[in-house]
Amino acid sequence: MTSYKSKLRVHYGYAFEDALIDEICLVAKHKVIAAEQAVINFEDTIQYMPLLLKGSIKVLRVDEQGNEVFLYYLEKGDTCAMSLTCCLGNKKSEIIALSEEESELLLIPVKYLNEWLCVYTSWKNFIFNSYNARLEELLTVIDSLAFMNMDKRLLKYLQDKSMVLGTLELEITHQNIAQELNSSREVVSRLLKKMESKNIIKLSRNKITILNL
DNA sequence: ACATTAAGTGATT
DNA sequence: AATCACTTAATGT
Repeated sequence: MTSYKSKLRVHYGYAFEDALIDEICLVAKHKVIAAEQAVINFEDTIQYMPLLLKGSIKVLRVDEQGNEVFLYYLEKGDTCAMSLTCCLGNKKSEIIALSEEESELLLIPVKYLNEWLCVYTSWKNFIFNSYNARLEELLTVIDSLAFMNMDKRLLKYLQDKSMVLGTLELEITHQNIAQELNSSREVVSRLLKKMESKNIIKLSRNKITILNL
């Protein structure tokens, strides 16, 4: 039997009934993504809906000038709400997605999305909940953008990253962070410095160590 | 020792 | 908070 079926059970079993899990295994493509790979590029046409089995995917909003804003992480048990809108509307992707670590996912061809909505209640609930969770998440992003709460955004960024990668040692430059938050290096450096003086983090070159969040 | 790149800082808008 | 101009520190060759 398929090797990923058990993983599917572990991470999605709470949501999906057995029959659905069986069906997913029949039609899904299994894919392993190396660290630091683009999973979805801007204006890609999405033909599959992903279910994450292992690792994490970072989702960013970008514009034509290459400005980007970090939106959220996808983790095991998640799916991408963006892919749903894209798939159902047959639109091009408004976001980009990157793997930060080696990740594993199942790709479900678009055509099943609709079918399953009618057949499986658990699927309908899952989709609905995913949408909901993502929308909530985006609202908090909007809040912090609207009120220019860089300090809170930065804190959340570090928390998320540490959580998702399962480490307190983040290897990243201030410049990089600034890019993802669409801010400037100096601002990020200054805020980090403040956090360091409060013993929240420890700074070193190319590295931020988290002490107490 | 030197060049390169990351990070720190003050002033200005 | 962003930008500029400049300094200082860390790291690779």
